[in-house]
Amino acid sequence: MQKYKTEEEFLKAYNSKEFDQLSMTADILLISVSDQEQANYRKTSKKMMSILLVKRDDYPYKEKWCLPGGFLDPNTETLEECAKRILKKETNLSNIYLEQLYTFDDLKRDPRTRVISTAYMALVDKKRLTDKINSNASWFDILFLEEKNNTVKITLTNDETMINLNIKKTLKEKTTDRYEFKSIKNHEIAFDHDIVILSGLERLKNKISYTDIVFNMMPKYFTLGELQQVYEVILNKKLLDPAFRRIIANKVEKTDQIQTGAGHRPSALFKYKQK
Amino acid sequence: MQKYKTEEEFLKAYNSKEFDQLSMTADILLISVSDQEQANYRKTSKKMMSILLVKRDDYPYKEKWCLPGGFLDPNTETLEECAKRILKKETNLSNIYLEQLYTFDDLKRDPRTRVISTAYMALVDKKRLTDKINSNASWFDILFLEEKNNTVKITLTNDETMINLNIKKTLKEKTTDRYEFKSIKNHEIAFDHDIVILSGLERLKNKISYTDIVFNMMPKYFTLGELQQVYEVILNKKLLDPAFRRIIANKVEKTDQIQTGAGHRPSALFKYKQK
DNA sequence: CCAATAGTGTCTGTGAGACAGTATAAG
DNA sequence: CTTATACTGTCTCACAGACACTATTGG
Repeated sequence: MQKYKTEEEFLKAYNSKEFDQLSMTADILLISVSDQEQANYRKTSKKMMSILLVKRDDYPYKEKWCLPGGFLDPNTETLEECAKRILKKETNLSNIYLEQLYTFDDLKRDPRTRVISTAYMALVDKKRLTDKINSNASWFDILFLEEKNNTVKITLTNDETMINLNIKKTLKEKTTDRYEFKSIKNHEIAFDHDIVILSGLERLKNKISYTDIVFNMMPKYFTLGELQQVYEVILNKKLLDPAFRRIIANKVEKTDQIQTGAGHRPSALFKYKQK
Repeated sequence: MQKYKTEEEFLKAYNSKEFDQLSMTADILLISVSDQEQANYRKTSKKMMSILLVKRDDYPYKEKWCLPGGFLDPNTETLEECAKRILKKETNLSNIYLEQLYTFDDLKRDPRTRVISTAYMALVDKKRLTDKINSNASWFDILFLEEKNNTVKITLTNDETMINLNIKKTLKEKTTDRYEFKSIKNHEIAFDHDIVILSGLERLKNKISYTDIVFNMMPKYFTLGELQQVYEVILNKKLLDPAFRRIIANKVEKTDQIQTGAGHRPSALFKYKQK
């Protein structure tokens, strides 16, 4: 490459097409918590984590489910703006909590050509949008099973479909607990989105304990029982009441409203209080 | 776009050049800890964090310092492989701790054209490579100053140059402590690398307390005093001896070797022990 | 002896885990 | 009264912060 006298002169002569370029996408892991129907009038409805998937209507992976995502327009938008645009398209909502998760760049992750994807994790209160989602999209409930031989089984179900994901976790190096995730014969979800899903679930599990991130998945008013259930479903374990209440004591504020219609002692309604 | 009967058929007809593409780079924040010369024979040498910068020899930002980095070859390598290739070029070392930091994608971050950069954080024991680094590269010591009005001042110095960075931190949203970093009139370092540096330093500060990441910056044998100093310089605060020793007790193993030549009670040498 | 660091003992307060107990709605 | 959840009191144990103390080298 020849040399130029000034930066201005250099930029004028610069032609980016001389270099190999590639396409990027933003993929979004939209996570929420849904209510399962209760067994009798007394029981409170159990919570489950759920994520939004869309059905592909063209090759590659035609008819397979995948995370909502789309190509970045490099001339006009940032990756986050791209993610927001896609979220708006699929859910009709703006103002959703969004954070960059990881950039996935395996050489063969897209059969068409080299496509690098930056994944975003989004959290939302499901009550905000159930009826507004796009017709090609659907919520899938998550069942998470950690097995002994460092394998994770994730089962995604909606009314019609069940998707099984098997992922092998191998420790990347000895000084941290960073794992490398590898699909075990994944034919059930498009691209490497099984890996993206697992990465996001682990991120959420970690962050719930040192941030207030969970309140992005809660309605404005909620009971502490509901909040505890959301913690439990994300952490995938039971929590003791007094310990839980100590943890969230200074994150919530009691309102003078009271839950009604439960077949048991009614709960006070709380709202999020920033520390 | 027309429809195809099979995935194979679709892929054969697919031409990625129809779509807008862009260039990607991998930038590396290589962090280490250096010894400053001691005042007298008794004192132990103080530690400072330092990072590797390279001087740009062409436009844009000609003659400015920046993080080592380079364009990804989309046909042959992953971003991590690209980062390793550049590290090898600059330091002549492989087997350096490397983790993906963040993907930076502001529209105007590169004056040439749209370039998205995935930054990697690398940690190394400086004794492994002082003399092997590339001639255009240099270690800069870091002075970190957090000011009251959510501003961070970072001063980078090597033997000849001093680089001042000023960055404004603004809270991104209320449920986490995620900040958005913005340069305050940065003319001293190329691209958005001031933001990358701050992101990496914050990541390191966080991770040191819940991982063993710090041992990637230590030699095989070290004293607990040295280790404590590394913690202190990364966390930017003094630690109490007994508390520190409790924290790292089950991460290190005492060897039967002893430090010599210090003007005071000699310390036992320890080595990293994986939990 | 002095300076400087190495290394330990122990008190105290905080906070999580655990369990038991009381409270209250609908039916 | 029963069922199921709401909510609280309190014991214990682990652990971090704090401070004081002893140990050991080179000069």
